[in-house]
Amino acid sequence: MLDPKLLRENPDLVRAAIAKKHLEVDVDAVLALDAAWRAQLQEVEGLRAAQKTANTAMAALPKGTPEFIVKVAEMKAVSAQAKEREVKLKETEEKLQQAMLSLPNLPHASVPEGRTPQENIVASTHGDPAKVGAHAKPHWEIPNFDKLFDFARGAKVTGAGFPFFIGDGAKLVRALLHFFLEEDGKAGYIEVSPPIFVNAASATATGALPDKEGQMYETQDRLFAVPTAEVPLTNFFRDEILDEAMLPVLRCAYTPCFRREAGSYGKDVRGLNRVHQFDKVELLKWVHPATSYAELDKLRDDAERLLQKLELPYRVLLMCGGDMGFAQAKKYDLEVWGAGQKRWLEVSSCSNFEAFQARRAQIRFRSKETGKPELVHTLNGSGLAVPRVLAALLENNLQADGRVKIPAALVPYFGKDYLVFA
RNA sequence: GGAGAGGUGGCAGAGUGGUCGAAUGCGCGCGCUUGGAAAGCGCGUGUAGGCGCAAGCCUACCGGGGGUUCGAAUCCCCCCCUCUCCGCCA
Repeated sequence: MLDPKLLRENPDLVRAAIAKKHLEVDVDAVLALDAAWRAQLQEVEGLRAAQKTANTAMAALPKGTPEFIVKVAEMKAVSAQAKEREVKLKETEEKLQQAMLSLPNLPHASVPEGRTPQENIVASTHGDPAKVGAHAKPHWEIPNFDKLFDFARGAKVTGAGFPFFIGDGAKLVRALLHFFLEEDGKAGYIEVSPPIFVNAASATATGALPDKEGQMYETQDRLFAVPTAEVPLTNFFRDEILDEAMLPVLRCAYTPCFRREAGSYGKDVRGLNRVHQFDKVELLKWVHPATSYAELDKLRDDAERLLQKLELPYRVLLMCGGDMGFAQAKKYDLEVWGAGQKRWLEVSSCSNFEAFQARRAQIRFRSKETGKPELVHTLNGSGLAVPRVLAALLENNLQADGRVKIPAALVPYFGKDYLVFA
């Protein structure tokens, strides 16, 4: 959510932001609602002030005196009016709240103009796609692929997109997660194992609700299976005021992630490219506003280092205004090269939300300078998501004999040099 | 899941339906005192919103939501959470 004062005082900034993100939002309608809300608020507060004054006077009066009885009658009318106006005020307030939630975060000045994924800027490329995967195939075409990654039985037991990981397949998932968590720990992130269901309030605070309601799995008591650890992690400090000295707070969490992905289809859903349940380690930062862009660069570097250590070619995209998402102020995507599919696969998305999430979740710190609470900036990124990293490893490192070479950094976690499809 | 007890400011803890945004204590900040410190004394110490150039004024908030009432921290209803006991359980 945006600062209501910013909207009031600088609506053109908001209009420019909406244009840069290529969204359609009627800013004037929001402004009109805000004006109406303020007028109604003043009216209600005036009535309440009158009530309070009268109540104080009545408290000093002996009950039952004619004077008292007259006052009661008089205040009955005021009370009725106040209640009626209050109902209207609440209605307006709710509409205003909804309208405010429809306003996207302001993209940072360094975010490139553009509407489509093609207009994202390739900020850097690491490793040479041409030099890997001499024997590459799309991972789902690797002989005996289904011995380690059993989609058919997963579909039988649960449904499409819920594969079984077996033998070296399961072991490689576990090795990757362990590797990610250890490396993230070395980079300063405290490991957290959060609940993997969240309530509606938490889902709302990060923006998963209401916009993505249909994309989450929901239980009978309105808990949501987390689509990412970002949700429970960000909510950890919801409605809290932190010590400035605590900042920055760095945390990482492994969770399975659940996404319904209703309506998705086509080639990008083949194999491990898109599944309904997958494992991911998420990186989270709560930082002082003055440092958030430096922290974003570091966060991205932390995620990149994992790919470097796995010796996977990847590129970094700086997302353009139209492709970066509603809540982000700036976002980088990390894409790993899948030599078999001959395409880039997104494995991490590193974003600075500035105060957008923090305002919605009311996460603040007490400023040493002013002594007053201020909103923190929140950032997050994957570090990393398993299935596509796995896909790239399988494709890029496939040997002529059908085995998959395990990168040196992962060998201590995997326990051997090659994965075997048997 | 069943029975009971409880949720009040940073913490502890009071609060006959009417100057209660809330006593008191602790903590914290500033000042006095001191060679310095402690003790002591004095003053101050929540959050959010609206109005105002500002000083400031106003409103809301006692787990959450509704209700009764001229007036609710206080009475009624629903929900959530914590604790104790019982049941069930990896």
